[in-house]
Amino acid sequence: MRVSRAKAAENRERVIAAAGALFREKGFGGVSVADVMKAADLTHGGFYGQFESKDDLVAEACRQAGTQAAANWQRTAAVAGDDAYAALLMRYLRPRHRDEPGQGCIFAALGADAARSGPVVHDAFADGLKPLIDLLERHAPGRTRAARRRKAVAAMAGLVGALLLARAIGKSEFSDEILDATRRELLAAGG
Amino acid sequence: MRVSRAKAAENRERVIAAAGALFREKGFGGVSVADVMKAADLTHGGFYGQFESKDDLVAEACRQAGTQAAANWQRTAAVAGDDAYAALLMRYLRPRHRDEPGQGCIFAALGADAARSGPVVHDAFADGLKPLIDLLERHAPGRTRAARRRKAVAAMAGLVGALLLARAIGKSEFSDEILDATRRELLAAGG
DNA sequence: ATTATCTATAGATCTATAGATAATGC
DNA sequence: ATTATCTATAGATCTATAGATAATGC
Repeated sequence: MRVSRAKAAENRERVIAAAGALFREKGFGGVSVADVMKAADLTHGGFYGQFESKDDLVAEACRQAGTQAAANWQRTAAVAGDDAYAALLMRYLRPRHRDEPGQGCIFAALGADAARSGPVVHDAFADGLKPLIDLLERHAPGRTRAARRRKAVAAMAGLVGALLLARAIGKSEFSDEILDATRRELLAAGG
Repeated sequence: MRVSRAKAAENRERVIAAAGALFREKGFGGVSVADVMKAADLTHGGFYGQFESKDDLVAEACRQAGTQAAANWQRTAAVAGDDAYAALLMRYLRPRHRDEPGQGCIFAALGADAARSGPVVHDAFADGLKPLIDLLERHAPGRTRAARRRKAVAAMAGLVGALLLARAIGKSEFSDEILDATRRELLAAGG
């Protein structure tokens, strides 16, 4: 059954969005092409009219999720004004973020999967990471640009690591402690 | 071909060790039972005489890798003496660690896979994480035990996150920067 | 408005590989 | 522990078709 060009383009974006969520929840290998198409209310076979391969979809989904993350972070920073740095850290380290990986950070959810992928995915992740660190740098405490940059990179690492650890050990007091302690420590460091 | 009990037990450990390395390199889903048995110089079918299922092996491999990590960290700390905290951070954030996931940290390599697993794996990861944080806490700077604890948790998060990001974006200047900046920042923080 | 063409999707199918089991051997 | 086998599922390909788009005619 044929659909309009506009509808087809919309379908493609819906497939990419569905893939972005499913991949973050279950990993690249934990999601089949059929799963993604079903989530987008389409059938398996139609996939290969829109995408070259599953790898192609993986790259597209990572790019889309990365772009959306940058937009979300900027919105958070804009709303918070002078408290942007603290607002970004606190928003990231909420228990809710730990409990909803499908809409959350791709680095914590798919960083290891990306590491095992090829250069196309590496580049998608690098391009997604840069704007987040740049934004943190702009609002980080520190006298020199170099100092703020260093703080931004380390903060990003702390955020991603804390979320990853909090998820890896399962919801628990220990898991909450990791989020709380990392938030407090990052805010204390030269804030 | 039947083997002695001692040999069978040794084979079992060899399978677990091979699985630990392969899983860290390719993820739980990226490694088949046949791959693991082949790496241990055994045949596919023999697996089910030693393990209930692949999930069973996953849990065993995570436990073994966690135990080994604790031993490695303690050795590093013992050798370094007063500089144990700095030594642990520097050892973890070496480019070599980024480039050899098979022998490295299970949290950076398999944290997301663990998050998607069941309580048995969650517990294995929690049990593996505790001694590492405790060791960091013992050597972390800070006046009160609570302050050292917080610093240890946040440092652990920073280590894991930096390694994960450095791997996710592929070997590059940016990747090196993440390791360097995180190391400098963690060492500067109240050191 | 009619006709011809083009194409996104459905549905069926193919091949490879996975986890797991059963039969066999020593 | 080996070897052979089973069953399920994965990515990918193929064919047919609904229906949108383009070309033509009045």
